Amino acid sequence: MIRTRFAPSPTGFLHIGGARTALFSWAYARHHGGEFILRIEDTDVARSTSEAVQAILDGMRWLGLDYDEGPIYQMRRMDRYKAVIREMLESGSAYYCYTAPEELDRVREAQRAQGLKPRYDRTWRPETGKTLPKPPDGVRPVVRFRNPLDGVVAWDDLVKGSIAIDNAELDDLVIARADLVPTYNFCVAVDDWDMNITHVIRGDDHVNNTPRQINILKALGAPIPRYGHLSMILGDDGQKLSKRHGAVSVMQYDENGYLPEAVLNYLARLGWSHGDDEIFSMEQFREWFDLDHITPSAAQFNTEKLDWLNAHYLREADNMRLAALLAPRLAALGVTLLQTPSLEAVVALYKERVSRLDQLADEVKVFYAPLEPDPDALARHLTPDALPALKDFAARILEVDPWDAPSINALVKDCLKAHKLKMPKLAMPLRVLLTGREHTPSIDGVIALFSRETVLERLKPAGVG
RNA sequence: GUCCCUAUCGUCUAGAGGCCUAGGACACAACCCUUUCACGGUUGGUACCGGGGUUCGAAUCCCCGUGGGGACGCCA
Repeated sequence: MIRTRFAPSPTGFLHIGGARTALFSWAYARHHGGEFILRIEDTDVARSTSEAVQAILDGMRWLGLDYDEGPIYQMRRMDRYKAVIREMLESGSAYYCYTAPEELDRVREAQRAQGLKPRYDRTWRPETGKTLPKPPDGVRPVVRFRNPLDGVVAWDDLVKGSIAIDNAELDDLVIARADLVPTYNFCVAVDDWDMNITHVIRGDDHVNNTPRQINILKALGAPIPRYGHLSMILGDDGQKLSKRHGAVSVMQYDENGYLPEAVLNYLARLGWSHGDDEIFSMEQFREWFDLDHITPSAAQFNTEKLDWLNAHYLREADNMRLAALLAPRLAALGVTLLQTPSLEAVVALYKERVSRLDQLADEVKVFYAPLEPDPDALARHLTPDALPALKDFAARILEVDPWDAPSINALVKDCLKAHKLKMPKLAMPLRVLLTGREHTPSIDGVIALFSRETVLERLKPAGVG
């Protein structure tokens, strides 16, 4: 049984990089009929917040990434960690270290100054025949892992291929702080073991942690899962994602008018490919997903392509669903919906013209809010030669039956013919008068959305209503 | 500084030694469609980081540079 996990630390929102990690981990489990576990790594008590936990949960739900177990909170597993640490202390794979943090800083600084890799000097590491210093009074020790001194830790990375790191490069890392709270690398190892994780799919900022975790797992006599390290996502500007460079919550994409299926499709395609396929459903993604086609190098986020995908999914989306998504947006704009036109009908006509929901809201609002036609646009299109035709149109509007686009189109054409005008001559002033905009869908369809009365009402500024 | 990872159009990518005169998508440009703007259609330009090998043959394998990224915490 394949079991994967997504293990964020609740120190901030779920950003796009984390979302992709979750997505790939989820997809791997789902593709193989395995299980996906959500684990909250909250051992950094100072920075973890319940708001962040909620933000992660919200993000996962919005994306539709369901998990079979969890959320499992590490802070609730303290007893287990402490028991393991005790065992390691007893078996000699861990030891107490009394070096003060300030002293550590001094040593590291000196090492750096010499061009060395900063590392713990192993003062308190027990060795046969070595006499340890006397523990100073009143100092609460940390617990360190007794990392092997030589040899290499190697694994066949699922996305990057074989990676080998010398044990000589590794430190005797702290596995429990002075306050007894265990640290990341240790908890991950214990959890992955306890939770029977078979495949660890995570960001490649963890490549350097992998040998440490493997060593701990080995010391524990635990099986070693397979590891796959995903490259990171760079911002739109090619810079590392940060607050300054587009690191925003996935929920921000919701607010910005993106559909989850568009974000999902975009993320799936960022750093993973299935031939030339660009647009695919989550079902297809689950079916196709594999680790062999993941790009090992970093990928730059491209908002324009996301927009393109979102426009596609907007066009595909059900009108009723879009109307429901739009209603609160319109309310936020201070727009009160009317009986006519129905939001669904407007959406049906406009959804293929925009790439985001906020743009759709902006287009749609003119159907419900009073209009003040732009004088410049009016001057441009409400030309003297168009006026008679417009008047004609207004006068005959009550004859139109049924009140639908084809009949309206017939009347428009009639008026054009009678006054020997071309379509734009009449369509443009109608657009501006009815919607305040110069760009709209086909004018007959737009007119059909309104009632006859509203049309006449809106034609009044032209003096023909 | 040390260690690790990485490198195909502006961007995301296809590419597992001959199918590559390097394909697709976004973006861009032109044209077509047209009732404005979109959509759609057609066409076009733009890329294998550099240098050495290996091989009959290299975008693909190896080495060295260079660029980019990551890590070096009582953060995760």
